[in-house]
Amino acid sequence: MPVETCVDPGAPAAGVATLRHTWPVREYDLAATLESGQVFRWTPEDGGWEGIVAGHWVRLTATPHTLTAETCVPQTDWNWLARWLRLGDDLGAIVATFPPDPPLQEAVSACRGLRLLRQDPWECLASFILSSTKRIPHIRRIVGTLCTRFGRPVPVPPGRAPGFAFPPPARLAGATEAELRACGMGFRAPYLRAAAQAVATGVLRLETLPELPLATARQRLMALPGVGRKIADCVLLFAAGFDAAFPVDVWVLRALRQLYFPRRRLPPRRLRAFTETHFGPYAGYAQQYLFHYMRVRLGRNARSDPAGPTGRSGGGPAAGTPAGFCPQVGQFSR
DNA sequence: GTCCAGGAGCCAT
DNA sequence: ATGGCTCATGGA
Repeated sequence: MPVETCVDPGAPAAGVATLRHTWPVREYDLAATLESGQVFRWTPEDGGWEGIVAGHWVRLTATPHTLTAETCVPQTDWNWLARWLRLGDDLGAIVATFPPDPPLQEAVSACRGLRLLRQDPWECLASFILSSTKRIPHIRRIVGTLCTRFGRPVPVPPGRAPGFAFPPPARLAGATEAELRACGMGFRAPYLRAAAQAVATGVLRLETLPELPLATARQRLMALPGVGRKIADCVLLFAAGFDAAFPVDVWVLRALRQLYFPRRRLPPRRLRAFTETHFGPYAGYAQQYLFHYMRVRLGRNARSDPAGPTGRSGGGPAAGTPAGFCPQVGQFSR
């Protein structure tokens, strides 16, 4: 679906550089999108959100029906940002492809307007290599330190903290493991360095991933040390255009066990088979709704495991599976 | 102190 | 194929 641009009534003619641009949007929850664990470099500021995209400082503000971007370097073309924001997505059409099961419908209702972004593949790969067994605030700090120490300074408006681009592969490939560890990333340092070297030397060509079949693209990523199924799927979904990729982390695993199979003990293999057949062509979008729903609505209550020795989960308002719901089990009973 | 985090690699069954 | 154990680090 083509991305609409320049429909702001007061927008200048094409070719004129501006510092601000407004798009009309429907159902775009900017805060939920930027806080849902896809990206790690955005901070709320003065009622908007500020971050760095493609080496540009960007401030985003939202109203119920518009999204406005500001930069501090005049832009003649805003399509790079529209693409990053995935403004061309028809969210209603995407949600319409979801299976009508109660858990997913509840998650969609609770997180209306949550979107996926289309990130730079290298930043995404590097960030998720740093994400393993880390909480999101800590990932944000490690990535921030990495950018401060290795990234190119970028122009920011007066009064703002200094901004830095995400460091390119060649820059990190040339860093020592000790320098990387000093950013707080621990045992992930050699993984990040190896990935930077693979991309910088052309052994791994991230720009070609979108042209490959999903399984092939996944194999290329998983060839890197420190990159397994989950991190590979994050890159495929968040940066390479594979909307069917379905990263399974501890939260999504919890969602699957508690919301879909509350009184069974399915091994991860069976659960993965379920995710590959149940959620449809936008499975990755569905995954993002389940992930965010588990985090913001259930929070701490989600940690008890109904299938484990602790018994029933705690009494959050939406903590229970709708009574009597049983997903189609025939398709994976073999 | 103990547990856990948007995991993955290694080794023993 | 599957189940433990370990790898840093910091916050609750």
